[in-house]
Amino acid sequence: MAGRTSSSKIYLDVVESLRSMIEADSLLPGDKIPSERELSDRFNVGRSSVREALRALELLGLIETRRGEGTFIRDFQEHKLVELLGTFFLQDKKVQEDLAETKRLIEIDCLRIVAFFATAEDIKRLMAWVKADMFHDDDFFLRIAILNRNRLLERIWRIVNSYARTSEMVQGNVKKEDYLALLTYLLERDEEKAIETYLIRIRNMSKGE
Amino acid sequence: MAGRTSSSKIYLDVVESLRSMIEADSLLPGDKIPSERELSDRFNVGRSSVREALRALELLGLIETRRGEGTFIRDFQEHKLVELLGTFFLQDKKVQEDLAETKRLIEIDCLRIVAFFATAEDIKRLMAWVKADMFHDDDFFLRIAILNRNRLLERIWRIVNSYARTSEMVQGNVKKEDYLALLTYLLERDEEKAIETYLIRIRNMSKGE
DNA sequence: CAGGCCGCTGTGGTCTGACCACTAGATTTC
DNA sequence: GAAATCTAGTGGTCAGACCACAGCGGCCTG
Repeated sequence: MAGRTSSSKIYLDVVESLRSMIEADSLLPGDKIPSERELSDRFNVGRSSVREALRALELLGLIETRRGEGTFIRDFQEHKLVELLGTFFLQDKKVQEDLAETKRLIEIDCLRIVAFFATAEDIKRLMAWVKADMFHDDDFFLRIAILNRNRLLERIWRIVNSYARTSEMVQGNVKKEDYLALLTYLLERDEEKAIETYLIRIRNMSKGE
Repeated sequence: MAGRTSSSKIYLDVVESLRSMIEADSLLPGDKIPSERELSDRFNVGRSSVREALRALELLGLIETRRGEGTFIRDFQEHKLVELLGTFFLQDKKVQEDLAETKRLIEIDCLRIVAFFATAEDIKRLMAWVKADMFHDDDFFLRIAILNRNRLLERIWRIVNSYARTSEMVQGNVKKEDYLALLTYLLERDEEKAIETYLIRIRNMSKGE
């Protein structure tokens, strides 16, 4: 009975109990938590209630379960929240425009950060890659998003991009020179020019072949 | 059996099925969804699996259940999930920084859009509101985020903001004059000045008292 | 001794059926 | 007509039963 926190739903109590337990035992990502049956025992609730709590936390990406092995604490970075919200409410028409715009904005933000903080080596490495390989426009910006060391922004970009890709956003042919020009400006820390180059590229793309 | 999406966990299939159902029947916030027993029947899965899916969605704030009445789609805004995650694994320093930075970036993006597209009436209405009421800094930017008519960006802001709020981001005292100055620049379509004002405000806030 | 096979045990995954608590609406009663 | 009552339907919870899978240890075989 311990500390029944007055919330009428058991599974919420379990969530709270788990939180306390994790805190008390200072469990870290990767650590294993007790089995469902033991939790059910320890908290004096049915196993199904424990499972409802665990499933909820799993969908949040806070834990990970492996059949036959157990349940483990997971690194919070990976949470699927945004993704889920996306799959749920992202169906409209107008949303397509918003997607494109948001993608653009985030990419520009990333460019700004990179122009400011990325090391010359990183940028040069990217230039070498541009020269060497064939690639998709997405790949290029994925690398930009990664260079920016803000993991959250990177993650948002990935999500927005994956949705944007399902729509038929024109994939015009952008030439390697354009990318190289952009990178050169980044190397020179010339934020304005870089963004300008980016915007020109956008225009070319939507004009399309 | 329909479209078992190969994910080994039934409850995830149910989540997906629910999503499809909501989309197909174009259910809106406030609408009622079928009872657990009927869903269990319709999807050919046990009721417990349905419940695991529902509990997860509930914790996300996507649905709301009322005992004796049923389960309803919810206008996901103030999901209490936020506090949860906050108390959970959000102590990570790096995550906090990323959150703050991302919030800043998005707010600036919103300012840019508003400076460009918002009508003078909208901005003036906001000025009147600033003058009239007491408000929280979040409220102000919520309104900015809404003015920008990009719903996706607004949604991202809401999420990022709600997470950021759980951390103890200093809530310095920003004066009404600052907000008014910012809005005035927006009214004049002076993007640069507006952002400059915004950044100064940020600095004051973190300097705090 | 080395290598592989086999079965035991523990874990998550799922289903079923049974109650309970509660709500709302129909029904009865005054 | 209004109040009290009953009833069907809904979520909340539990216990118990299987299944599928991973890991471990012991046994057999070469």
